[in-house]
Amino acid sequence: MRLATWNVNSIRTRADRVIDWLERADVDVLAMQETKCTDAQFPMMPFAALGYEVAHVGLNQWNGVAIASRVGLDDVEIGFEGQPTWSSKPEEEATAEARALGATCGGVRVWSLYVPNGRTLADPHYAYKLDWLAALRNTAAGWLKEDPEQPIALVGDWNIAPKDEDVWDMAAFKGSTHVSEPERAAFQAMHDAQFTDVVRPFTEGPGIYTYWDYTQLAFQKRRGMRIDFILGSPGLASRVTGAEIVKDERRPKKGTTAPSDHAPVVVELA
DNA sequence: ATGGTCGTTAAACGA
Repeated sequence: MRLATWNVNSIRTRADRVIDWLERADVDVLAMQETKCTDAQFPMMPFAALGYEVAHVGLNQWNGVAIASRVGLDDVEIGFEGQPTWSSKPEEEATAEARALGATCGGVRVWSLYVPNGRTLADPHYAYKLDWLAALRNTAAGWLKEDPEQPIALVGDWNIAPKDEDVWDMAAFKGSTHVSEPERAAFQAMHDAQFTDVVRPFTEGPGIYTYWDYTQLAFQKRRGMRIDFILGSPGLASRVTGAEIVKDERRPKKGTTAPSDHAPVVVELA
């Protein structure tokens, strides 16, 4: 089974590229983030035509997560237990809930996650991000307590660069989110709860990124960040036989829309 | 050059 995650930065704009890649990549389950549309606006038809079922949650032009699967899509769950909401305003609460979607696909529990960006260290969104990650860790640890063997994949855009080598220049990120000690501690806490990065062992080294800013010719200048991850429970990690970051999908192509600013990340399971 | 590029939706604002 091949499982992938991709922050698509609008599925309506990107459907042609996502579908084109799905046809070529032999991916069984694709988790998407930043779909940027409502459930009614999600372009279901091209996925169905390829044999994929899709679950999606999105209530406006921000956030939105989805899971497309051709190996079954059961027990769909919007949000995880204890997931913090951003605001008391109803429409923004809904936005917060559109950051996590769970489903069981081919016997694997898959969560498509769009971790809050945090904006700046002083912004209330930063505290929200840390709260969100703490709640995820606690809830996910609870799942493993119930059944330590179950294969669970926590995949998506974590908006954290865990290591210095995961950004193109640490000096450029001084005082910024994504590299702060509390964010990195939150990422490590997932590992302490036995959810480990199953892609890193197959994609080691500096200069291996999953995201490149649209501005300043960042992709061409190789100025990227590694912020998209697949974390696996022990029952999932033991089945991993390979992984890749599909950098080519970040490349601009003639005759089609702009690429997402993120590349897909794929893991192969026995 | 205190910008640059994308996406949303129609003037900013978020990433």
